[in-house]
Amino acid sequence: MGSKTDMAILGMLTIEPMSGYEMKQFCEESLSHFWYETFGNLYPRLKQLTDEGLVKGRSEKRERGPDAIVYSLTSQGRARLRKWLIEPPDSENVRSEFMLKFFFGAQAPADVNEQRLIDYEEEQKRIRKRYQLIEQTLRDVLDGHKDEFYWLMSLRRGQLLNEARLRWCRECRTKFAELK
Amino acid sequence: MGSKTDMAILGMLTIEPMSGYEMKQFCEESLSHFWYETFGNLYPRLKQLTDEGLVKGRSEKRERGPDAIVYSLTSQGRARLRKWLIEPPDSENVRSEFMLKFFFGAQAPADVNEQRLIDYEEEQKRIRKRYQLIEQTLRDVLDGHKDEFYWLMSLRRGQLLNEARLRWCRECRTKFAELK
DNA sequence: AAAACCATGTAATTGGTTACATGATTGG
DNA sequence: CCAATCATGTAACCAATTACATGGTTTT
Repeated sequence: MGSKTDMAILGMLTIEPMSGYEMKQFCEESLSHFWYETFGNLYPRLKQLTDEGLVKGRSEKRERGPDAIVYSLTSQGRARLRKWLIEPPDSENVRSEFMLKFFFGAQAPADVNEQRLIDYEEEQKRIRKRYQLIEQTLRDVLDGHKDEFYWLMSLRRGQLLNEARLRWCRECRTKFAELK
Repeated sequence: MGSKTDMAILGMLTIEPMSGYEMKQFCEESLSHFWYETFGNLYPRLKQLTDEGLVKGRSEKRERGPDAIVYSLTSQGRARLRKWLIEPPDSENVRSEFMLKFFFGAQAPADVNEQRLIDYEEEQKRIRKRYQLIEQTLRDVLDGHKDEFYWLMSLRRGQLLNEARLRWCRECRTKFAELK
């Protein structure tokens, strides 16, 4: 079948050949607002994808650090990704623990909820700052790059959602204050 | 330990005693923008929660339709929920297939991406309409209710995020048009 | 009588997490 | 030399999904 993690891997390999370790980093640095991976998932999938002939890996010496297995796409792998990319996505099955706790907030002390909101707002502010940095570096690096449009608009989405969350936090804080 | 689904169940039972079937409906109607459940998950969890003494169920005749097992919270169940509510939430592990496809969009024909965006925008417009309806009914029903603040602000969040997504869609469409 | 809805359940499988284990290399 | 970083892997476990199975009740 091919799990979504498989597709994330194939997608990352369209950018450039990468090791599993680098894929994890790329997720954290560039996909974090809509994707994440763990090593315990990544490495077994890479093995599986190799068996299926969708990627191939070879050990390479690095400028610094130990050797790494650098994977690249096979033509089958590229075809598999393209096929997946034109299929409609499954409906998104959201599960937000944060919102679940918020929704049932009346069952908890108000100050616990308020503090959680403040923490959440701080986190969103950190994210905003990160997006600003990413935006600067991305615009230079990406000029004329094939992925330019999609990457910038992915970032833009992160920023718009981040703004919306911050606005929500501010509104909530105002209302919390009114309750007292 | 207690999965998040367990906590969702306990939370829903603070509103009123409910059957598994009604919990599913409640998720779809009221929690859909941050939570969902399937029967195949709900029923086994309800059994488990009963064994743990956190909920109790008894078969009841309904005004219409077949009998249903209506569950209610035990005092242990209520305590368990309150304990969970004051703990900080785990970090959210997002995985958006839609965004994964978008991010790697350069590997697919532009018109496929554009059409997917249009579909997505339509979906967001439907969601906007739904929120409007919910808002109207909620404001009347909820006046003075213990959950009023948290429910209205949960809805508000859904609306703000929905607005942000719609704005993103419009921006993307404009840029798509510029590319041609 | 059929379709739609109300209602509950289970078994097989999947997809992924967590924790553990190992070891090379680099910088302080 | 020690800590941090780079790098790969596996085994046990888990939560949840999917598909299947059943049957009562209401509406058309």
